[in-house]
Amino acid sequence: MSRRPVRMADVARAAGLSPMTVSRAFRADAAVGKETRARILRIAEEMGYVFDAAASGLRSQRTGFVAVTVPSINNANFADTVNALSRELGRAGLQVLLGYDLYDPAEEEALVEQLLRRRPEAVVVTGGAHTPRTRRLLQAAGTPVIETWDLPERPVRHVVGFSNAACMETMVDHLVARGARAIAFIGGDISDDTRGADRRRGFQTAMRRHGLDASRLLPIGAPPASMATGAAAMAAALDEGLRPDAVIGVSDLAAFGALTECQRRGVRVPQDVMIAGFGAYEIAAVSVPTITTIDPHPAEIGREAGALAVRLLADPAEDRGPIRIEIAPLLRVGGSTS
Amino acid sequence: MSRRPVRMADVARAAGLSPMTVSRAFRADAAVGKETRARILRIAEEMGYVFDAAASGLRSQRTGFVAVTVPSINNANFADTVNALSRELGRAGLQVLLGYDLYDPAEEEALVEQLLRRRPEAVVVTGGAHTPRTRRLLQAAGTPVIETWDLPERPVRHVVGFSNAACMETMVDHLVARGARAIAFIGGDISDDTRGADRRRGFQTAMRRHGLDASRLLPIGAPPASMATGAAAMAAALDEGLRPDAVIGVSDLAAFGALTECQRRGVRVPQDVMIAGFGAYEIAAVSVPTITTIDPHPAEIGREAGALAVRLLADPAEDRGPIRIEIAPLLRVGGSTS
DNA sequence: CTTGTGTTTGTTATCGATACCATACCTTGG
DNA sequence: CCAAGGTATGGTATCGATAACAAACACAAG
Repeated sequence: MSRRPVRMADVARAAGLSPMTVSRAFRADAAVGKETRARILRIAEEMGYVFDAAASGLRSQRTGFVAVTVPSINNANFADTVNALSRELGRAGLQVLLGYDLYDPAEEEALVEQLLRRRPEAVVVTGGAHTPRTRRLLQAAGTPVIETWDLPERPVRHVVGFSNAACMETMVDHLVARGARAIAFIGGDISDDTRGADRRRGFQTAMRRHGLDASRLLPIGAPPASMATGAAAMAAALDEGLRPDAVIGVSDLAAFGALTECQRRGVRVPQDVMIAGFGAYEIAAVSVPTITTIDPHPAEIGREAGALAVRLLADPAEDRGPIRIEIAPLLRVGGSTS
Repeated sequence: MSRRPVRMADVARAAGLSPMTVSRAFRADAAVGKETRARILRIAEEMGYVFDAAASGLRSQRTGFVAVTVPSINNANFADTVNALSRELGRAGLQVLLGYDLYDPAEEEALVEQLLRRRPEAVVVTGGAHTPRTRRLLQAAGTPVIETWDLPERPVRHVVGFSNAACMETMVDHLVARGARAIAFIGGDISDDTRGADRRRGFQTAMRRHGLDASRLLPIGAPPASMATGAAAMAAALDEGLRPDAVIGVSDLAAFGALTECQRRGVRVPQDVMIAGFGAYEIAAVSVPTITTIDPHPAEIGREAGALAVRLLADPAEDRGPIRIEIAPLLRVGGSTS
């Protein structure tokens, strides 16, 4: 458990070379004799030397970090995005520095500040709603900034996302086409979860467009939406005598919760009530019946955001104007609205 | 989008103080006049100064990082652990540097090396099976090392975990007490997922102890176990004419998949077949029927691991001998085995 | 007034790597 | 045989903060 005093200079001494040459050996591109490099790396390994990325980053002003914020890590959608992002960045030798804000803008502000202290080379945030100070911090960061999972009207800089509202309009159209009229919406009542709120707004817009009652809103409280809160919301609705012929969950988890509540009460899906969700979670494809949902292609968002970040870092000239990449979500019809 | 040339020295100049005093102002404990500190922080904020944690860490040899590895971030159990760990460490001003290895020991080795380059002050890894080089790296790291979610026979150093095998023995006992005899096990066939393999081994041990046939093993291939693979394994078993009177999934996700397959085929649960899982995922508590499972208390693991790390860092003398904290998993009986 | 104690601030060297420039050596071609 | 250009290596200063030590100052007690 001794301290690790092995520095690059120690390796250099052992190899009979200058630290500079050892430094070069640790970078793929630098000019070092093929044999020399192999010998250096072997000696370093034997000595138990571990490269110090902090010192390297300080001098070179390249930390290799990309800061990424998500609302929650316990969410399959965001996990897919982070996964793809991480893989894409890894290719370019960049490492994800991940943080989560629990859907709280104040937490996001503190988080962004924490992350910026590590001098990331780029910042990828989920969502387009931030506190004024968060915006300032991001704009002054001097690095590429990419917002995802949203299409903000006033983006900080670059965007890789989709319209949450439009998704729900699509879903309402689908349900109306299937004959639904009294459609209820579960969730999206907390404004902190801006994506949830957007979906709810999309629901209302579409309902009004169809001349239908947009007021069947079933609140579930603080995000994230869960199976349990979805079930509770459905239970409350049924107890109050609300008899929707279709229910849309702000996410598949809430939708599945509602589905189970129907099963417990003998309400048949889709005959008595249709159910739809959002997110294309695995549960939607496996449950009985399968749940109609919208696939926002989380992995594609991550891939595109990662590729964009790499592009912007490789050629800062690309960062002249804001770039906006729109991902097309896909309606997946399941047995719950057949 | 200008470079950020604002350094601590710039703030010091603007405040008419030495950099040292500004440095102190940014640490809570240091001795700085109350008014002076407030003025410094105000000026820093106005100038858009962002503290450079890399430079700070280099000089002070305290990066504030704790490296954490999990097999996958898309897993509610590990997410809960990381969450609790992160909260516990945050209290002490430590930041989680998270990486995932996709259940692949070679990936883990590369990951651990990457993380060590950032000079974490402690390392928390999931599981107790590593490549020899990973073990060497961890042991030579000169930092506290904590393995979680497992009780390795030959731990690297400290452990916060539970016995995956014992959990499954408990589950088999439960099912046998409920009258099950022909019990099948879904998953755990890939040795890379050592926790899954341990659970499977526990299943076999308990079955033999009861004098029952331990050979009903339904493979699902590469981890992680999912709802889809659980359903497929159940389908294959039923197609082959295997008629188990109980099925245990290596995780609740696989168990739920199996449950849905039964529903699709009109096999009644629990009357025709009992179903049990592992992990106390939300699905187990919400599905119809609810699924009997084992709660490994993931948050408690994270909390304990975090607290242990903080303790070891505060007082290195604590690191004299290996510490082993055992978490007691809890059987949660649901409708699927009632 | 002197000494002592505690609080606040300043000076210098340094953490471990790399940018930048210089140099030695080796080819190749005229 | 020498100039030109490429390849491999080394020397020095530096990235932005802080540890360690020093000193200035305030105030209380003797």
